[in-house]
Amino acid sequence: MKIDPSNPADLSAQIATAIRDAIVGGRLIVDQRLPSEAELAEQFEVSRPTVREALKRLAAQSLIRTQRGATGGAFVNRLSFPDAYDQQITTSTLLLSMNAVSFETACEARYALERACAPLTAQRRTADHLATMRAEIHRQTQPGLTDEAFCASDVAFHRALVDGAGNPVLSYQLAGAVEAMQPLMNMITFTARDRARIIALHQDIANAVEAQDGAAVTDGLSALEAETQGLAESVFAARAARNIGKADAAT
Amino acid sequence: MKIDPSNPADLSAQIATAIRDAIVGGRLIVDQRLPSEAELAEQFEVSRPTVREALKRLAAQSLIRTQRGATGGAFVNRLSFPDAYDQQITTSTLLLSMNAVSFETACEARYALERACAPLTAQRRTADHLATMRAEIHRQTQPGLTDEAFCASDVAFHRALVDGAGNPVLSYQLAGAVEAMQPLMNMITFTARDRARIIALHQDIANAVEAQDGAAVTDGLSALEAETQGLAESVFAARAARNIGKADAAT
DNA sequence: TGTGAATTTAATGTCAGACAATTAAAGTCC
DNA sequence: GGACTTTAATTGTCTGACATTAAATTCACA
Repeated sequence: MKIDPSNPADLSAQIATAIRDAIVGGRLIVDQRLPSEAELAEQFEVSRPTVREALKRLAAQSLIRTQRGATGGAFVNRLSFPDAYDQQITTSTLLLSMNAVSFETACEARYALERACAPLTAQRRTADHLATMRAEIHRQTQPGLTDEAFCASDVAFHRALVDGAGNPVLSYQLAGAVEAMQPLMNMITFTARDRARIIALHQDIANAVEAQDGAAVTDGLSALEAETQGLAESVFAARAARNIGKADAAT
Repeated sequence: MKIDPSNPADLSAQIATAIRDAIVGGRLIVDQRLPSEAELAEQFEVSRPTVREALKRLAAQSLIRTQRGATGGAFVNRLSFPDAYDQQITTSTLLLSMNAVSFETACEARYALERACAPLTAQRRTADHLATMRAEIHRQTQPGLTDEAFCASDVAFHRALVDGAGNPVLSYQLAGAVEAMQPLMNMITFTARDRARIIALHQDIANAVEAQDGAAVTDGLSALEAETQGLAESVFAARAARNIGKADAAT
């Protein structure tokens, strides 16, 4: 493993890439110990701080973990599902917040993906998933619930739906789509009537899941999507009208 | 922004988290310049190398970019869709390769997600997407194509299908699912007859997309999933049998 | 006065060497 | 043999320096 000192890119970035390639390419396997920082510095012919910057880059992606002490060092990390969830959620959230993605587009993607789980969830859901969904619906009916708490419960409900498919890869992929929507959903204020309609649709979906009726779950999700889109549209329209009013007043 | 020096976690990790939270929380906005490394070191009461390690962590996640020179510094980076694609693909690939995820589970997730795009793609596909799909099918018919090239073309075909939905968020989410499957697919050797069957199914799907028949696209994907699962099953069964044979011979 | 080259300046990138903190293993004493 | 101490290896952090880069400024010259 060598690097090109004439390359204009940072040495630490080059080293990180070289090690990352070795991990992805299978030349470094899970739990294998990397050479010590001093040895790496010698191998790559750079100083220890430069090696350390490279290792921190890899640590940020959960590709390695470090341990201090005599038998310590940097070890290739097994990327766990929870780690992957977190990265997925952070990336998705930032992507939506930084790229002027419309509510409509994000919402469409989210419900399209959730419908992908519907048949599997209907087939495989356990009593646990069902109980979680019912519990979240009950929470949503509580008066005095803040909008944030309502949204959080909504996310929990949908995660139970997704997890019901019993496919961890699917759960991982969907985590980003569902959680990243939350900040967008939080921009909406729900009236009591809005909540009632959403809760009714959640009931429909939970019933369909209990009855193991995949088509009904799909339909329920579509209805919920339509409801959400309509709600968002009216909220954003009202907000736009208010802004125009303000602009007029300012002139 | 302060950190806790008594915290056992690395100072650089704490600093990275503090800045990341500021970005995610909107207190640092896109293209905003962070204080210089020296200033950050002073603010957090640590040395410059420690600050640098923190910044490298953030750079590894594409949260910031750095520029040298007089007006240089670290700037909050707009997370672009291509950046997010890359991270998504790397994470998904590693997740599958490091966690003994069965081919069956990964394949099921992939096709479930792709079916989520089917109705949208049928509705919105442009001539471009259709042309790409046809071109990839044609490439797949070429004799002498290596298994790797065949798989790569398969991925390109499916990406066109996904992009046809015209929803960038969906494309981003699916990129991981489709691309991460490629290493698993590459473990399979395709006989001429296998390829013919897959190509025929691709034809069916392309025709359904052209006819804007969402249900037919969905069915085509389901048929392709069944074909792929069957193929993988026979390959793995044959491999297992061979290994048992070897083990017997060794005794 | 305008323009282009030279200089200055402020920032990141890299290095060397040192010390602190941590941890497992080896050694020692009872 | 077990509990305690010492040792060694490794990461974490600091200090100070120099190299490199690129924009802003200055200055000479037409």
